[in-house]
Amino acid sequence: MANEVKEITSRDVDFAKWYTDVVKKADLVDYSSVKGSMIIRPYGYAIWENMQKILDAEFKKTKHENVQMPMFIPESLLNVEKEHVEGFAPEVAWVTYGGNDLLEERMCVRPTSEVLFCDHFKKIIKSYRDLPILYNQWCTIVRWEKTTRPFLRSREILWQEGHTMHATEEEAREETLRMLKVYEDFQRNILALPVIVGKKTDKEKFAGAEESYTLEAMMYDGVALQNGTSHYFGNGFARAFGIEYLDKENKLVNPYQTSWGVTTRMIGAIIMTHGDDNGLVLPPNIAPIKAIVIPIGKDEKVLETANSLMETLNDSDIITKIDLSDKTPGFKFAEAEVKGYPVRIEVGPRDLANNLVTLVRRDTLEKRQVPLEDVPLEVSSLLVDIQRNLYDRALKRRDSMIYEAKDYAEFTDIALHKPGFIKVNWCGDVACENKIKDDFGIKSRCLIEGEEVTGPCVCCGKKAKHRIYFGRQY
RNA sequence: CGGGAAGUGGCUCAACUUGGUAGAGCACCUGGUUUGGGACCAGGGGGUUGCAGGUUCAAAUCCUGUCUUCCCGACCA
Repeated sequence: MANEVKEITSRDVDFAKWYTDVVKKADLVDYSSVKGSMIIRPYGYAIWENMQKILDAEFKKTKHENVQMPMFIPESLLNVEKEHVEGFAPEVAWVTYGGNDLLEERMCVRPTSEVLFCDHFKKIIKSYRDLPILYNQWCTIVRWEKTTRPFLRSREILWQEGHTMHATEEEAREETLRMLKVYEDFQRNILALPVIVGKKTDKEKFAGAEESYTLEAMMYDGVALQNGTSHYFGNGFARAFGIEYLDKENKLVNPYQTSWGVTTRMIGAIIMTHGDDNGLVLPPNIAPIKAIVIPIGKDEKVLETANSLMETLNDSDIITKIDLSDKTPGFKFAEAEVKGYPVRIEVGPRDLANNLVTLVRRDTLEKRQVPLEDVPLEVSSLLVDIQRNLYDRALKRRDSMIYEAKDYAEFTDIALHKPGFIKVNWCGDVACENKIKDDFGIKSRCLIEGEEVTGPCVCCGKKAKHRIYFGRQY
C-alpha cells in the first residue's frame, strides 16, 4: 500500500483531515459508493473481531446468550411504544416494495431492536420461572444519518445489543450497571480509554428509557465521543407490549427491562485518543498484530534470525508478523508506524554482529538494543508498559482539558476558547441545558456522582441539584 | 437538510477559461543494482474523464439532472 502512507496531515493542523488520513492510510476502511456505509478492510475488521472476542466472552461469563433477530420492523410494531418511535422515526430507512409489489405495510430496517425483542418476549415469558432472560445479538443496524464519518457516524452500524428481562426492578437496575461496568473495564483495560461513566440527563437519554448510562471518551481534540450506553427501561415497554407473567403469588405482572450496546465507533475512539502524526497507535491488548519483525538487508543470517524470532514470539503467544517485502528499511519502519503495531523489531547485520536486535516501541518511538535471547521477555514486558503508558497519557491529557465553570461568564469564556469538558453545577432544569445548547452548541455529557453540590446553577443561578459535564460531541 | 468545495488510471493532480488524438509524478508488473528512517537504473501494463441525459461535425471541456466525498451549520441512542 506503499506510498499512500506518506503525507498524513498533522493532527494539530487539521484534526478532521488527520483522522480520515489515518483511517485510510492504515488500511482500516475504504469508502464505498454507498453514502455513509464504510467498507471495513481486513486490518480494521481484525480489530473489531478482537473486540467481539473479548466482549462476547464477558457476556457469556455474565450468563448472556446470543440470538439473531429479524432485520425488518413492520411499522405497526415500531409504533407500539410512543416515546421510542418519536425518537427513532426521523432516522429510519423504510422498505416499501417487495420485488415489484407495494407492501401493504411498510417496514423499517432496524435502528435498534427493542421492539423486536419485546414482540418475542411477549411470547416466551409466561412465568416467573422464565426470568431472567439475558439475550445479546451481534448485528448491523441502520440509522439514516445526515452527515457521516468512518467509525464515528455511519448509516450502517456494526454493533452488539444486549436485551434483558427481569422479575424485579432491583434486578434490572443491577443488570444495567453490571453491563455498564463490563464496558467500562473493557474500555479502560483493553482499549486504554479513560472513559467518564455516568447517567444521562432526561433530555439526553435513550428514547423510551427511564435511565440511560453512558461512557464518554474525550478525543485528542477535546471533543466527546459517546462510546457505549446501558439503559434501564423500567416496565414501560413491557406494559406497552403487554408482556406479563405470573409471579409466585399467581399475580399477573410486568417484567423489568434493560438494553445496552457498543459499536465499531470504539475503533474511532482508539484512533482519536492514541494516534499521532505518524499514524495509528494501537493498545497492545486490542492490536491484531503485537509485533513486527523487520529484517534489514538480505543477508542469510539476518533472514534466518528474523524468521526464527517471529516463530519464537508466536510460540509465546505474541502475535508477530515479519516484513519480507523488498522495500527499503526506512519504508518498512514508516509503514509499521502507520499501522500502529505496538512493537517493532529491527534485525540487521550491525546488531547481529553483537548478538543484538533493536526494539522500537510505537507509543514513544523510543529505540533500544537488547540481546537476541531476551527478545520474548523484553517484548512482552514492553507490551505491558505500552498498554499502561497509553492509558496514563490519555488520562493526563483528558484531565488537562476538564475545566470548572462557576458562573455563566466563566462558562462562556471556556466554551469559546478551550476545547474539552466543562464541569458545572446544574439546577436540573432542561431549560438551562437548552440555553447552553442554543448559545454554544454544547450538550450535557453526564451527571457526576459522588461530588458534593454546593453553589448555584451555572446557567440560571438557582440552587443546583447536580454536578455535571458539558462538552461538544462527535 | 441548508451553504461552500471537489470528482480525470490505485493515489495526488494537469489539460477545462477559449470544445479538436487524455498527460505527469507516485504506486503497480519485469529484469538488475540496492537496503540501519519513506532507494536507483532500464523496460512495461493500466483511464469510453463518477453516472444519466442534452447541445455540437466533434465534449474531460458547454448545459441539465443525479450520485459520492470533504468543510461549515442544523439534526443526531
